[in-house]
Amino acid sequence: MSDLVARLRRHQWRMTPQRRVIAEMLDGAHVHYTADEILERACEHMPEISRATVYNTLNEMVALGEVAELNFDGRSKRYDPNVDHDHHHLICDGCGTTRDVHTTADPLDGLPGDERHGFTVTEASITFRGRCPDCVDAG
Amino acid sequence: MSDLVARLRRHQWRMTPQRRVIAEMLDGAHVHYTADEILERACEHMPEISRATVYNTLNEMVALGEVAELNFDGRSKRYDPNVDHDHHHLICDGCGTTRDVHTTADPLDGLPGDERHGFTVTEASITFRGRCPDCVDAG
DNA sequence: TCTTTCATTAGACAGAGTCTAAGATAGGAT
DNA sequence: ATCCTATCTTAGACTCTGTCTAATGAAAGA
Repeated sequence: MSDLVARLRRHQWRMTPQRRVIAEMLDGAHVHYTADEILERACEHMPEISRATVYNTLNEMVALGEVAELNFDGRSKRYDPNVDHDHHHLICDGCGTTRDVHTTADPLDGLPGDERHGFTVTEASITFRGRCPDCVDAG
Repeated sequence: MSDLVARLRRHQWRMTPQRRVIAEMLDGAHVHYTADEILERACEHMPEISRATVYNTLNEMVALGEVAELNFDGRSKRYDPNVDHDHHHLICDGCGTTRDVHTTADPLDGLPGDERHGFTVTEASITFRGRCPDCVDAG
């Protein structure tokens, strides 16, 4: 039983086989998949699942606050079930792989008052970029 | 004469009326526009300019390193002519307004070696989010 | 001015995501 | 266990951003 499934149940969210497959896939992953990757993998367990269901389900998980939506390449969104801890992201410029990382300092502390331009600033997230071990080796 | 136009000339970049309109619009802006916003505004000065030209021109400016491409909402890219100073971005969750900000510390320093997972990390950018003065007042 | 090379154009195309309307089903009520 | 109804799923059309193509047009050096 996945922890994400348990968290979703607490919202009185109707559990269907399709939703369960998607939730368990997200929860077990240490990388963050795109909607299409999730569709592709879900099809291995449930060949008739539709694209609309995958998108609907992911959007509802985001609306419930149990999954975060990430966007780094301007193309496809990725989904991150780790909403509890505050963390940042490390992205490979070669293959797009995305993983969670933790920093030693809160980036909000680095933004002085006179750089806030009257905004009420509530959040800061860091995007680190580079090349993963596989892409470094591949040149 | 816009500073961006001057910088682009130095690359032996053929200057056309279309490119000049786009460059001057970018350079004078206090906020960062999407390609469609740039197309719309360019049409006011040059009604026959095509969408392909706007996209080609923006992509070339990015390739020349004189304009940076930003993506925050996962929908449309925005273009930032301030590539000289290294800076970060502050975005209003209400209206999407995007502006440049400067931090006191380099965020790369906050990522310990054991959080790099074998990656060669070359870059770090911070996205600050909140509400701009107008959107705070509007509730 | 002539020529070559590069830029512009309209419109077709592509990828990611949303919407719609019809049929199917989870889970409470009986 | 069965029924009922709200809601979920589905296929496919649609939208929105952005890219590509092939023909026409224009910048800039000789």
